[in-house]
Amino acid sequence: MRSGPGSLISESGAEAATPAPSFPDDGKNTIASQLVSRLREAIISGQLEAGSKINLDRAKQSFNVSLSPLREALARLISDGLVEFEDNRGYRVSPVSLSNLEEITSLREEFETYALRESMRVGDVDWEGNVMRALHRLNRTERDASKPETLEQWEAVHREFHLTLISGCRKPLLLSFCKTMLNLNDRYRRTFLTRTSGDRNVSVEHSEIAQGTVARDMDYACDRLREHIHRTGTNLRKHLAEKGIA
Amino acid sequence: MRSGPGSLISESGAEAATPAPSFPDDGKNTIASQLVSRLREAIISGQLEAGSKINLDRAKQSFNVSLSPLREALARLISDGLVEFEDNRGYRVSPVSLSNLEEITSLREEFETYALRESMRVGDVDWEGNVMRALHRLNRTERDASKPETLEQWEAVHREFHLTLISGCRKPLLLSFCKTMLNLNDRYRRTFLTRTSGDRNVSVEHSEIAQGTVARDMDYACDRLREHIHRTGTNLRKHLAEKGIA
DNA sequence: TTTTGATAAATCATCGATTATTTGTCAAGC
DNA sequence: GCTTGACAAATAATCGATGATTTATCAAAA
Repeated sequence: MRSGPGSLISESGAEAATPAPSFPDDGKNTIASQLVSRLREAIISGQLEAGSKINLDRAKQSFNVSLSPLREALARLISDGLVEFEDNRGYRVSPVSLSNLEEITSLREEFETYALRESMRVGDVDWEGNVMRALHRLNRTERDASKPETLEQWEAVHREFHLTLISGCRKPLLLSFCKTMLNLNDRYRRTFLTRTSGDRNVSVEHSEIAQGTVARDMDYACDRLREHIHRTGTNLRKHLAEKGIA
Repeated sequence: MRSGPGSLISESGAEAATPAPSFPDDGKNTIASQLVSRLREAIISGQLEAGSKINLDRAKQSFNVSLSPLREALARLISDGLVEFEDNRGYRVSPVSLSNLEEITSLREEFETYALRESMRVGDVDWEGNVMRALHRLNRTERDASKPETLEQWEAVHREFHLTLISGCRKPLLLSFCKTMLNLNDRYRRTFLTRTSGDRNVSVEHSEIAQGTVARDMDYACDRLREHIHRTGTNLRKHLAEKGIA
């Protein structure tokens, strides 16, 4: 989960070459922790179908790991709301539903605007800078439905933008909860929304939120953010309806 | 771990007599799930000291279990915010601090009032009845500092009261988050607050909240609830300060 | 035909042992 | 004296095998 003295050995062992590969370790040392990331990505991206049961034997094979770290990773993923568990019946990918999407949207509206307000109240200049940087990166990242790798990249910077907005609030529990909601929300987008809706200029929305934020105009920024989240929810709801999901 | 169709069988099997003993199983069939409850209780009650490392060998012995279910139980407890984990360094009981308490108090104020408002908006008559029942039970449960078993009992019905208040909101994610915050808050109370503060009549506070709630007087009920949570926070903060906790 | 109950197969849960990592100890070198 | 590095002890992480429960199958009875 972190670097520490142990990794120094591997570092010095790989003195030369590019800086990146010196660390075989991305901070996730153990199999279980690596699995948490891999499983999370597999679920959010839709590779593991919503609502489906996770067969331990098969998962063990497909991820090429042993049972103990797999079970531990799944247990930790419960925190993220991405998997559910039942005694003697194992783990399953959390299902999707209209009501679930609606709750996620409501809670994002409430919590993220609250966290944004708090950030504007107590956030420092570093945080302001991070917001502007995240906005810039987001605006410079292309989102082309025909190129899947751009979609993934866009999802990453988009997520980063929303998290950076509220990262100044100094409330770790609130941040972790917002992160969870964002994960759940992103799964809906990545599963159901390949193209962006034509009647929205999402870039402008993001810019307005960021501008209002660094100007510490609480009501303006929070209103824009709330609208932004709400529009995304409405948009997603349509796509769920099209695919006949109740 | 749940009710569902399965439990209907056992339920009808226990027609006569007292409902309780028919089930050797409280819904927690596996060792891991039982451990989750036991560990949670041990942490909230303060038996496992805040911030302390959880040595797996020792825990294994003192709970008389094997390693696999212990690790799985601890992993699940991360969701509750009661334990933290770091690769290769294992699990530890989440530490307590003034800032942590303050965040919990703020978030309870925000989330519980939001959930209460939602409950008043969409809650049905059943829910109203549950609120009045929970209030009655709470008022009839004595809280005598000289008898530890009454404290435990009071904690249980008090927790139940607060959860019932917001149980009508039809937002499972929100409820689970409120539950988590309530757990964290209860640990502070059970660890630092043995006697109730003299200048408060907590019974009256609870009654006002409940009365306002079933009358669907949103502003009144939410204001009373917010004050109630805030007072508890202030009260606890004093006790932390006395014990020199920053 | 539908239900019931026994059996087999699949799957989940747990255990004990092994491996890898971290932490503690202490002597050699600076 | 302080740091460094080798070694040993403690601890965490993983594995493969075993035990327990659930699910699937199918024949006999209603």
